[in-house]
Amino acid sequence: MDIEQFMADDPLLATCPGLLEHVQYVALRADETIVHAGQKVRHVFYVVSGEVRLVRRSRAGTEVVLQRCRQGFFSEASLTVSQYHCDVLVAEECGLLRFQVEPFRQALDENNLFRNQWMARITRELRKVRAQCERLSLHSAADRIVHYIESEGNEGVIELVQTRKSWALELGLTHEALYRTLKRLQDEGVLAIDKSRIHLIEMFKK
Amino acid sequence: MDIEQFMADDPLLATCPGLLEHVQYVALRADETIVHAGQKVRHVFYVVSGEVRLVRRSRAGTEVVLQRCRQGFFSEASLTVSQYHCDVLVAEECGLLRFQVEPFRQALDENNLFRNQWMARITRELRKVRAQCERLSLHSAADRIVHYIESEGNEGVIELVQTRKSWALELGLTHEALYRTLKRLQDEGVLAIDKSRIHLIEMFKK
DNA sequence: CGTACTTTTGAATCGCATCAAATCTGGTGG
DNA sequence: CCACCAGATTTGATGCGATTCAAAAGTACG
Repeated sequence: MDIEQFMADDPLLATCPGLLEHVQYVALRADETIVHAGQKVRHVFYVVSGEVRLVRRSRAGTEVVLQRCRQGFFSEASLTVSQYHCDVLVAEECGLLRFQVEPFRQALDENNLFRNQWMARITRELRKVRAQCERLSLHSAADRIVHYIESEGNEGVIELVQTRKSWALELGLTHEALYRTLKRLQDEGVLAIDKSRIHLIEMFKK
Repeated sequence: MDIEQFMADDPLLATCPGLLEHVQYVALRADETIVHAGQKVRHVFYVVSGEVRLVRRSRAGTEVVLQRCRQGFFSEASLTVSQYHCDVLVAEECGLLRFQVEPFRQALDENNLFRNQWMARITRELRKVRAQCERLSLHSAADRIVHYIESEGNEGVIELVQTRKSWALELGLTHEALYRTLKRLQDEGVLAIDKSRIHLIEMFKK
């Protein structure tokens, strides 16, 4: 893992090369725990590969997933608090960048460019996640697919950069339901599908 | 609407009284359009009452909701871009605070306290919305209810500050499904319900 | 060339949405 | 104080669509 190269390629991290001195690459195996709820915040993390999950466990033994993350920063809120609020564990063997929190906070305070990039990134993320919430509130598979193309695509065209199986997961559907609905919409002339390129035809008002 | 009092009561807005000179209260009726996609960003908005919706319309005539907002800031991303990216319309007669964007940006740049509060608020919002996404990905009504109590409540107890009907909406369920599932969980001894106070008993591991 | 994973199809089941309607509730005005 | 109304709450019946389980076919990769 060439951290220097990686940071140079990321528009946010590139604005603060000084952080290079306060970051490590760590490789973790499935089921390892990265942070425990209640621990003092020492690092902020960036997922390079694999998957981590933020989970809250109750004394009653139930466990709820608060976030799954496969790429980018997670737990951004740890920058503004002193303790972690949930456990983070490795769902799938992963590689992380681990930044020391104090230099990171200091960089946000002092480096205007870095800070603006950071704020732009989290507000963009917020917009995206809110759209996903609205999408998941739709009850039918077809509606979610159309919503996805309208909100994530350009001019009714989406280029999928993931497998359909993982897309199904993102849509809150089983992969079977997604496959079947895609086929139906294609048969009905609502979608034109060419490999990973999906075109929304839909010429009728709701 | 006593804007001054309102801002003094909000921990974020209270840190920047100077904004008082650049904010107006506006009352709008249902179906009015607040901003159009493509317009230059002139204001950031804060919902005091009612409901607004951010929607994206396609030329094909479909319309998807990107965000519903009943309280607080929406479209925070407009601070970091020059044009609005979607339409915003009034879903339910509402009252808004309308801040001029430039003084707002300037305050974020220059007022450290205000900026830190702002970042804390959007990261908190991000955490909350992500948890809601995970919740909406759950397929059963019971799972969503338990997830809600675990993630939004304290120690397995939640005090609802909304009607069950609107809670159902938030959970992505019909109100009928919510009522029925609450009753069933109560009968099964999983929940103890006293008015708006709901206690999660659940003493078994999944 | 074999293995792991995705894609695809089938059949059965179940839970939620939907439509309908009755009851309860808080708030308003007479 | 009561009549009334809008909205929330609750219960019932029905149907659809997504899940679930199962299995086959296709694909990528070492």
